[in-house]
Amino acid sequence: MADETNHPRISETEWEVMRVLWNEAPLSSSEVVAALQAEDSSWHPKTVKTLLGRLVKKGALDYEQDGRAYLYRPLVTEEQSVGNASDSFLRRVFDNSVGELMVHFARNRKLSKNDIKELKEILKRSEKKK
Amino acid sequence: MADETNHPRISETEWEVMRVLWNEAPLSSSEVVAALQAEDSSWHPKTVKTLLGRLVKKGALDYEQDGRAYLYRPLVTEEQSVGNASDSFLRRVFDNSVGELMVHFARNRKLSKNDIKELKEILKRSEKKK
DNA sequence: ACCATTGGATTACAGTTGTAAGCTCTAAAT
DNA sequence: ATTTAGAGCTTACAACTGTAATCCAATGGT
Repeated sequence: MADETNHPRISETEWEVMRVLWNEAPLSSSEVVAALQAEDSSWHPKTVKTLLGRLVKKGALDYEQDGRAYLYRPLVTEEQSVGNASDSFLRRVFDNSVGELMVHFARNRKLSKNDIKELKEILKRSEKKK
Repeated sequence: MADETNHPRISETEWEVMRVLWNEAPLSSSEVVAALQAEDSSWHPKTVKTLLGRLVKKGALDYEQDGRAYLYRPLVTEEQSVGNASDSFLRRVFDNSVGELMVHFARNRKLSKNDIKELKEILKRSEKKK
């Protein structure tokens, strides 16, 4: 069985690439480039290619041959990666205090009507279980 | 006037060092070492010294001479640094959706009675202002 | 007085990251 | 048919990181 706790570390720019493929896969490298450039035209195709290659090497992506090109798809789920990055961030920046983290973001960022509703729900359930 | 938006980037291990000094400053390098080792005995003094030096060079720390040793103190506030790291994390991992971030942590981590109370307060005020 | 310890400064060294350019080959355009 | 754009593979290269070891000078023990 696979070691679920050993995810590849995904760097800052690699996240952008992963997000594209979590959103839709499989995609060819040029499709990934296009998606990235739609958001930020300064992405260079060569750079994207390098990142795709590195992500494959890391085991975060996989690919299948499609003619002369590759179709890439995620090997790690967004949930796993978000979970990892979140754990690390929580520990590093908030010394593992979820409370402080939550308060920080609640104070410093605008929450939508809907976010607030959803959070209240979660808090309510959180209390019950406690 | 200083450029408040240009904080030095603080690496993973450097955070540990900064936290010690945000907690109490000024401290000599050996005091920093002691504080770090109290939490995790595997910290090597030489490594800590390197990190202190790098943080000074980055402009995150400053020092004053104290005999043959230095006393270090933060030049950047914890708030600034937490804010920066949080902004970057939010963008990178949650694509700038505070709602998703909040829901993630609320779901995946235990909140204390008190955290819940505080959060409810904040949500309530958040709604009013909206 | 001499040696071991400790402080800071310099050097080390590989792995990661951001950002591509160059090389080779094939497929598409003219 | 010839050129060329694009696909992937290889190489580049400096900055940043983690993790110390070395070097030299001052200091504290004995």
